[in-house]
Amino acid sequence: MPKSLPVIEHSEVLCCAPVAAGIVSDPDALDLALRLKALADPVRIKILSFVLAGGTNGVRNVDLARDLHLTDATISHHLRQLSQAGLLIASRSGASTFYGANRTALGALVRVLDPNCCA
Amino acid sequence: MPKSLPVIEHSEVLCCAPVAAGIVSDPDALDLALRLKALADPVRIKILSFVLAGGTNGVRNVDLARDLHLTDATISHHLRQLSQAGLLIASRSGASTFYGANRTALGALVRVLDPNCCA
DNA sequence: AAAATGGCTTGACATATGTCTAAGTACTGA
DNA sequence: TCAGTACTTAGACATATGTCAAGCCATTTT
Repeated sequence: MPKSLPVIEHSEVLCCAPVAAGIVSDPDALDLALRLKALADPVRIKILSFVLAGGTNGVRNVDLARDLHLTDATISHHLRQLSQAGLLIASRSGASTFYGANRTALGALVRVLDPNCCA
Repeated sequence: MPKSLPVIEHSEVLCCAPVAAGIVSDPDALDLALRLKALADPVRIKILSFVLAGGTNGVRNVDLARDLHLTDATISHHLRQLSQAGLLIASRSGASTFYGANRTALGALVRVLDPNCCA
């Protein structure tokens, strides 16, 4: 809760790779680092792969907790990190919350780092 | 010094995107997370952009310390993180150490996360 | 209504991390 | 040789982070 959620959608704007072009400003570096930090955890990598492989239905907290052998509180923590970074999209349906992957956001994040983006 | 250095060069092997394919094993998730963690810091993002923009000559600790307003000890710490992740390559020349970007490693890291890698 | 289920929040705890100062090592140049 | 420069390491410190247990809220089911 200390960090606010910059769920920006600068998906197609950022090409091509500002990092490789050496024009990264302080705010941009911080923003990029925050998004990468959301991904830089083995559990969250596994969560993302589950979600991406889970199709369009989305994945629930309970299922992830069972498959990854972690408590629902811990999964909830990780899901929030990924959601705040804009990499997951939550949709509530009754008592359950389904999390789906934001492929455009992930693609944008990747594109910013790609050294061969526009090469 | 707690983490050892997995300076592997699985550059072209990993395509296409295992994360999107949902086949990420525990060791792979840990390995990916460690590399991402090396990048998930605003200072290290700026260092990488400096190095990438610096051409083929490489960049020195001193220059980074001056430009980023940090001590040489702190820069050394960050340079080690990036080097251990295989994203930078250090070459000593006399009293100076020049750091260059490992574009293939960065490209490989990006490719693993790209949801549209082979689409 | 009552019980069960799914999910989130809080508080606590151990560990990890970024930064600095201080000290040490290695090379360079008068 | 001596002073200066470049880099690294070690230690200290504050902050951030991952995890769990416990509790609370909303929804579903009996």
